[in-house]
Amino acid sequence: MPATHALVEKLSCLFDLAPEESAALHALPSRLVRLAGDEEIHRAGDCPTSCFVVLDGLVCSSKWIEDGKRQIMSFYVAGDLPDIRTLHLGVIDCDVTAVGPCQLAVIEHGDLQALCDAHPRIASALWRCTLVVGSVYREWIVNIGHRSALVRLAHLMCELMTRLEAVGHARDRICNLPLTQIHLSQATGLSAVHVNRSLQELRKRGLITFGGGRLTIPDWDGLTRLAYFRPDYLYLPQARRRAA
Amino acid sequence: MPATHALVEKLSCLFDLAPEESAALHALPSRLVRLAGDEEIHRAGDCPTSCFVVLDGLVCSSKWIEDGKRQIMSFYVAGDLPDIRTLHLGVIDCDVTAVGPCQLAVIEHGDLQALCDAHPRIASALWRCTLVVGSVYREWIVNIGHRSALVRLAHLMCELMTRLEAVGHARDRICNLPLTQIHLSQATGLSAVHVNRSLQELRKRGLITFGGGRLTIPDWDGLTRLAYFRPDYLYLPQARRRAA
DNA sequence: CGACAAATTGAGCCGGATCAAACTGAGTGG
DNA sequence: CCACTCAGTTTGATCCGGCTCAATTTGTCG
Repeated sequence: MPATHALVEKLSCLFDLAPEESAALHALPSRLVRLAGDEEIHRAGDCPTSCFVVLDGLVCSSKWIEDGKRQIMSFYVAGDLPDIRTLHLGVIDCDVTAVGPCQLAVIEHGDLQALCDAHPRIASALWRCTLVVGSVYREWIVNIGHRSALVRLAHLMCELMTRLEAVGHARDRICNLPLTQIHLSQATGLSAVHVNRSLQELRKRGLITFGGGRLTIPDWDGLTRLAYFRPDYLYLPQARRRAA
Repeated sequence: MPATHALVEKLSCLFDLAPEESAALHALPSRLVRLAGDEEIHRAGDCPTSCFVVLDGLVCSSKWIEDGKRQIMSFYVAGDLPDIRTLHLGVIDCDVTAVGPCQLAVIEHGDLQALCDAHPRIASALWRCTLVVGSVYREWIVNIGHRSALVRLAHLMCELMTRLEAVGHARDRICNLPLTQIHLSQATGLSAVHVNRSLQELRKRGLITFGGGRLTIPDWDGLTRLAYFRPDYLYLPQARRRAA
């Protein structure tokens, strides 16, 4: 039951799990899947019959644009449920892809639905998770719509670092981040060339180190100030109880 | 109970309402509110204790950017529940504003929560509504991130027309749309000047008529082709039963 | 060593921003 | 009925951030 721990971890930050809720989560059947980088999990138009929890690694959702380009709409880190919306929407309207090597816990729709039916508070918490993802989409619209290349990249770095820290996958402003500059360009709507130059500028200012699948932010205050980063939109639980 | 009809209408497109579900919706207390244009409904940072259904008019959510500009993240039409996420997220991270004159049906969180608790299928349907809104966010990210000004505006026009038609507020590709060019610029991340010139181009090509709070699309095929508009992402129900 | 993806650099160009001014139309008040 | 105001629209001119194209370099892996 590999999904158990990740879900218990995530949900116990949102509310106090009752014993029977906890037991139901532990009883949830799931299947461990390991993926190498750049493997497709869903393709736009698919009708998945299962959902998955990211246990480790990075996942993104993206769409191919008419002109052959690609827009990444969001990243998902450990504990996230990138495709939980398929439980209610059926067909998925975008690709879901493993960015680097990943571990996933796959749960059948039927099992997840049964869990939600039997435990309304768990259903509510999962609903809430999808709402937070929506909030992140809104911030991306702001970021892409109105901010300059430099600020846009800085903001993305701040977001990813914050989210990874929240799930214990970053410490001291250092994290593994298996993104290429191509990925960054697809996520920010910039050209790869311009991403390259903007990253150099961020490095020159001593704000970040990025490369080889690793991001460090030596000057967190400077970067957040540049990026106008306010983490409110991530609705991070105040770690009610960091241990299960 | 002004909210009743709008909600029954919306939900009955998603699944067959059982008699008791229908009764519960009819019993849902709500309060009618009329707003003139440009009235603020929520401000970022608020913690609303009620939600509302748009009965008539246009509502948008937006954020003020650090440099004094504004990004509109989404529009809501009749039948939509722009702030239903506050039921689970508490604090709201963006402004919610009436664009033109509006009629809203306000429902207290407590009443809505009780409805969801008692009728899980209604809760699921409302969850689904929030997922569709998320899907629209994703498409906006694509639109703003990768498309040219002309295409971007065309796509927005297609989306709004489609959504208004789906709720019977547009016919023959004609609808009321109380948007200024300023609003359009804030929604697309373009300057107002450039919106003006792009609209002229769309008009010159015979694709749209827009002005005085009214949009008409004389050449729907042409506009959708230009905009690469594929309505899948709106997850419109296939009007299972257009009458209650 | 070769092969290939990713990162980097340079040069030139263009879409859309900015700034500034004029125009339009719907009130509104004298 | 006209003068005034004010929001929204339109036009013109100029500028620049970021794109494109193309070539080179680096790093990694077989």
